[in-house]
Amino acid sequence: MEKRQKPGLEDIARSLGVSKMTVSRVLRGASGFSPATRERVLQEVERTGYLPNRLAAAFGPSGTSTLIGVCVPRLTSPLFGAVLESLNSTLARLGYQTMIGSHNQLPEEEEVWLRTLASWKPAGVVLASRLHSKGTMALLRDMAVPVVEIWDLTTKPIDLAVGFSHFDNGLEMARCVTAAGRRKIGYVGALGKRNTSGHLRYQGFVRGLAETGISLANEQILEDQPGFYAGYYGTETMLARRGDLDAIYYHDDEMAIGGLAYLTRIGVRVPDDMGIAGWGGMEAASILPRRLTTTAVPTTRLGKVAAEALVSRLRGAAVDDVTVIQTRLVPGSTI
Amino acid sequence: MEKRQKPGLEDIARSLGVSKMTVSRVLRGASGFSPATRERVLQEVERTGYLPNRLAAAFGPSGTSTLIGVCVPRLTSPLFGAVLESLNSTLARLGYQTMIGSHNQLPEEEEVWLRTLASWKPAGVVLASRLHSKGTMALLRDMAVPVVEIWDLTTKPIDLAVGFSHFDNGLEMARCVTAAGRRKIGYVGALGKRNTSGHLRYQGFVRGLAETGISLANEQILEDQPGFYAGYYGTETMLARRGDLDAIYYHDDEMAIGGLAYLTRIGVRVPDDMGIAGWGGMEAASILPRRLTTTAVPTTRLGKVAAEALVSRLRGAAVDDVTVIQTRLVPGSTI
DNA sequence: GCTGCCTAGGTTACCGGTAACTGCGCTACT
DNA sequence: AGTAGCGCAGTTACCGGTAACCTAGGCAGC
Repeated sequence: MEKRQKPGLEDIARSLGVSKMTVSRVLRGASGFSPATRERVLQEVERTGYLPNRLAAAFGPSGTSTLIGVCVPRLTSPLFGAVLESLNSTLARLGYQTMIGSHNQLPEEEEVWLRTLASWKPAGVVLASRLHSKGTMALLRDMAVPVVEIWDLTTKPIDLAVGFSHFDNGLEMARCVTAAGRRKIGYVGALGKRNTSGHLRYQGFVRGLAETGISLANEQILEDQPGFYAGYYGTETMLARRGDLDAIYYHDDEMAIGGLAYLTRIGVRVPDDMGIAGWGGMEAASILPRRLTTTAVPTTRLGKVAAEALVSRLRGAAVDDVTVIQTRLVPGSTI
Repeated sequence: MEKRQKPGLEDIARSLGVSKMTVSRVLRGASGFSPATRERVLQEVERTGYLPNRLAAAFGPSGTSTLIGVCVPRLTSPLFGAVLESLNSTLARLGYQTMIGSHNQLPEEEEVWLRTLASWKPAGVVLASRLHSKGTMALLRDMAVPVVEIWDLTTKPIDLAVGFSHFDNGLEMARCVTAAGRRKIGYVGALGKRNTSGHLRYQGFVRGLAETGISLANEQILEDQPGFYAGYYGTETMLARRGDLDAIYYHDDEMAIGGLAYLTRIGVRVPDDMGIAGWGGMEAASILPRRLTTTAVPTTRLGKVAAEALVSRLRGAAVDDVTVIQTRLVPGSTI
């Protein structure tokens, strides 16, 4: 016999004169062992530096996986980054590991990702998307594991949902903008007119304007990813078409800041000549000469709550189907 | 017999009248089957919607895992986000899945993450950190899988390295700043004086200044994470202490933009009264009135190259130990 | 015709945990 | 006193792929 590669449950058990089942029970905190045995096992585990094999645990008829799949639109957004960071660390603290993917707002990419994930037999799935393909739904059904939809709130969650209403965010901002006396209002967005959460804010905004009997004076919805430059360029394009606006609502804060940069460049004063509002409560807004009117989103809390909801469900505890994360309209001084 | 949950290799094999080994061989593209058999297997796999079980494949004496661990400092940075996005999609395209973690610049957190990762028996590891704990090194040795260190280039890579010299980035920028005639130069940084890549740029910058016989007039290195507000606040603090500077080098572009916001606020003209330079080539720089002097980092390419290097090694192909990713000093007009 | 080798495939063993079941000795209650 | 029940543990089977090894038949070369 050569010296074994790594100690397994069996090795611990043998050197202690117990069965590996006992060691397994102690390590999982199950019942069926005496305090004295527990102590001996723990010491031996410590001494040998035993590393469990999650592959083996997740395998087998039992399928005790600690793997959670997480899919977000993209990894480059600070907002989603914060959600991921929070999800990741909370799940890690609770003993779970994540497998992360991005779908780039395309349901097909989400489905491809989910199919791959499924082959790892995860214990749960977190999805940040509004639209799911038929294949995705079928896969989720077959997998038969808890699913948490985050970011936007759907009327009928697949399983659990943690988020807030983007529509309401847009609606609320419209009220804020009209209350400030603005009447000729434009919108600068990104990601096209696909059914994204940004588009929901747009729809909510339009509805909110309608309450005051006005409609969107103009809009510029780029196909690009949102970002500083998209905001800059989108504003330029829209104003070239329609120069008499008195306020602009943006897809997010980065775009609003990009727009502000353009406005400043062409000598339009904010908020005197033009009001602007963003969304997201990004850190970048903190350095502007005037505090940006925006909606603050507690990304870290969202991730934490979503992770905890999922783990509660996995542990068989009762969980609310839908958890609303409160956002906050920051009045700022750019409207 | 109830109807089985999901078809396995065995089911495919049985309905075809072959052994599951043959099916396995076809699916893995190994050899030992006729084109006709291959066709039949592929059709049956397609028909049944067979989903492989990667857990089972990675398990067992074979250990054919397609799991890659990736650990970066944080998930909220657009720069690391872009690297992750690129790594993730490239690895996915090549048939690998990633398990992502963040260490927050703390070697202990990296070690904890690695220990958890190790229990999943990954095929390879990607690390973005300069400092590794003893425990981390021991784990990597035990795991005996390819390791790619990204972001900074080390003189002695553990295995493979893909990145560039942050020291040289700082050095080069110092030459640029001094060549512009600046002499009283400050530095505003973040993440403390820990051995991060940002600190390396700082050291390179100091060395570069020394070439012209000058030393850093003042510095403000915050303990915080880098960001817009940190740049704003750091600049304010440093200038309160030392007001006669004529240039500031920043930890990164976000901080430079934050600094610029402060300078603009107090009426200091850039670059007339003060020159500023950032690092990273972030998109935010594109909307400034003047193009920011910075160093552009090809994050997407870095991720792609790192992923490809790792997969090449996994497939047994020859790979360069060290791959240099070329960065580019963008002169801009803020110095 | 015999040998050797290649092709196409089958057989076997195994990985390392965990659920489910079994067993034994002791206590408490009827 | 008999027994139900519990605490503490051992035994067995199993998950689904894959490496390693084995085999039968066909064909070329000598």
